[in-house]
Amino acid sequence: MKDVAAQLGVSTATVSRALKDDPAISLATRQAVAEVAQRVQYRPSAAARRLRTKSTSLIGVVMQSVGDGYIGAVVLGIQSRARELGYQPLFFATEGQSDLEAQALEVFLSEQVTELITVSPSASVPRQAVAEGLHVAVINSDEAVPARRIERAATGRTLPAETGRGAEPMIKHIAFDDLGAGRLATTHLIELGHQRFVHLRGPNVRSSLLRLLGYRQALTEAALWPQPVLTAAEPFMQSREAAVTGFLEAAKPPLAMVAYDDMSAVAALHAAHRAGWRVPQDLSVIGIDDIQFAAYTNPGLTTVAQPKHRLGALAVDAVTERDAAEVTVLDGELVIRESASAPNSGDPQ
Amino acid sequence: MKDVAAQLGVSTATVSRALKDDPAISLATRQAVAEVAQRVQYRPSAAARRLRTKSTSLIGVVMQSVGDGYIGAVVLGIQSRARELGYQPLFFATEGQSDLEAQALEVFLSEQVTELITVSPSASVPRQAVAEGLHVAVINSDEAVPARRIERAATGRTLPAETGRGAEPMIKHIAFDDLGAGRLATTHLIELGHQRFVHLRGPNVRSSLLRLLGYRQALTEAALWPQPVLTAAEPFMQSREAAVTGFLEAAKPPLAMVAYDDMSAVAALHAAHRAGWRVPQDLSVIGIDDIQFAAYTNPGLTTVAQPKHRLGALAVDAVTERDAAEVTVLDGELVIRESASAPNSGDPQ
DNA sequence: TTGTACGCGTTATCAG
DNA sequence: CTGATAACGCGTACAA
Repeated sequence: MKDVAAQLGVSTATVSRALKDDPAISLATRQAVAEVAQRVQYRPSAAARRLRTKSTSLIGVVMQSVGDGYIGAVVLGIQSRARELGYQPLFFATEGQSDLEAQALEVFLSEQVTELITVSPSASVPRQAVAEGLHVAVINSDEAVPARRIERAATGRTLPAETGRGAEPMIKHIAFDDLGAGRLATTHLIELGHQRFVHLRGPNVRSSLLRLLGYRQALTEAALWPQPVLTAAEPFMQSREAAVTGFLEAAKPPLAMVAYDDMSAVAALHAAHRAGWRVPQDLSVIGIDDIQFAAYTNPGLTTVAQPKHRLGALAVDAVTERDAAEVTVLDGELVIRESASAPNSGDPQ
Repeated sequence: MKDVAAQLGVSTATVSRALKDDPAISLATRQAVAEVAQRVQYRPSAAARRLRTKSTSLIGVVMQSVGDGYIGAVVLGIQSRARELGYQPLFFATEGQSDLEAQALEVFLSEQVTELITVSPSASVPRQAVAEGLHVAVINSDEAVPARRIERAATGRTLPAETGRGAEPMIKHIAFDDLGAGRLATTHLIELGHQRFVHLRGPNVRSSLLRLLGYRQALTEAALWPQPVLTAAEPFMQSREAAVTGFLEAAKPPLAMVAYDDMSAVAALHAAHRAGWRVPQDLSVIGIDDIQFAAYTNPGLTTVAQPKHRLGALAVDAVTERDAAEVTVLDGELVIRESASAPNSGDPQ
């Protein structure tokens, strides 16, 4: 900056202002400054700027892993929206190690991050973060929001920010409508004409519970409740496959399965194949999430898609806008492929 | 820092040194400082530190996308190694938009990043980056390394850094041994007893060419060359499936296929299924990469795994060590699942 | 063994 | 409309 100032015979203060298009600077000098800055390849020092103004435009992002396809898509949404708004995201994958979560927070604090987005790690990080005065948004939190509040939100879409003292930072929640997704998936199967159902439920977390609830609600409304619910001992593929295999042994086609998520559905597809059940002729399977791979299973997986990109983008908005809604719930969308069809249909088409 | 100094009645300089465990500071004061720093929750300002010392410990990472499972794993490797060495990675996904690549570089320069890692974006970014004086490493570059050099490296494992003026920064290459992977995959099929092969090749990039070369070499050495090579018009699943479908129509089992990568192999699995070919009884398929999903295809995909994590970790080393090898080549590892078996074997096991 | 003083590159305040 | 000047938090040469 000194260089630019020297070349034009003006002060650095003028250069600084001209670069920000300060209207108090004459148009002529503004252009001159811009031109010289361009010529000497002037690059503002982010560090110096941060030191001076306390605003860092840094937004920290903590997530479990980045390799699982679901979070990757969310991260992309975060990144693109952040850049649109002039923020620089700082990513930190914890790989499920809680000491890394603490470390992430430490790093963010050193970097003077003021906004934090979390993609379902432990609840302690968001808590500590608000305690430190950060603005934080949580995407698909596993437990921080009381179930009944989410449920209310799931019908009303969005709850206004709480009316207490507005200056007090609080955790914003951006969530996929798990309950609605469970309902949507189940309803699709009902409309296809199925009578006998089974749900392969997930681990003991909010999303799993809500999806199960949606399954039950849809069935209840169709006067088809009760129906069986399968529980895998552990959230691993083998355990899920075993659960499905066991169930299939004592069952007869046609059957319709709502899986907790796409990976569970894939496990079900395997189990069905091994057990000699044809999908979708004998067994219709529907997943939830629409991971990238869902398009490539055999048969292609019918599922309820999460708006992963928007989830990320909205989290950025929530954390940067002062008056964002306290909780925002996003609808799933039915994606029809080949794994679910009418019962007894000879042709899966 | 002033606070800590004031509380102890020492100068900030002392605090600064004590925090760095400067042996010139008495043990007593060092401990006292550490204790107070802890108590007042002192957090060093990364910005101030960067401003003062020009070293930022920031390493920029440019990649195409983060959602595809392969890059995600590499990114994890980068991150964990970077943290071990005290570096802070700055990620930037370009989504294939070249204007974003330029923007990424701009951001990095403003942040005073001095090390840059690239996961196969366009070659222009690394070039510009070295021009700016950055240390750069490229993971699985698509074209920057002359083929014969990679080939030489593929047999000798590692080439020493060039002996010219050592101070001059140059692009380091970290590469998967694509040639060897092609050979390994093909050899596995040969050893299984196959006689008739086909290769589904990839787009016109280095990795595709080298894998094809490996396919040819292995077959030539087994006196089985020539064998057919399939080319998909475009690098999309549909195009790949179409290519395989067309070929299968005019072919007879048993057949052994080496696919360019796991996604190509998945496309082949689909095409085979539609055409009524059983895998692996009629058609053995082997992929390359070992993406997360390879374990969940039906049947499970036999493939040659890339050491994705190590690729990332070594890139960090290459970019942080002054005397790292110019090009490092990593071997693939055979992962046997169910998609490849001996020809005519009744039981895929 | 410790303190003093300066500067890193910016921006904000206050004068002019 | 523009220029001096101070200060952000830290590290380090130099002096004590």
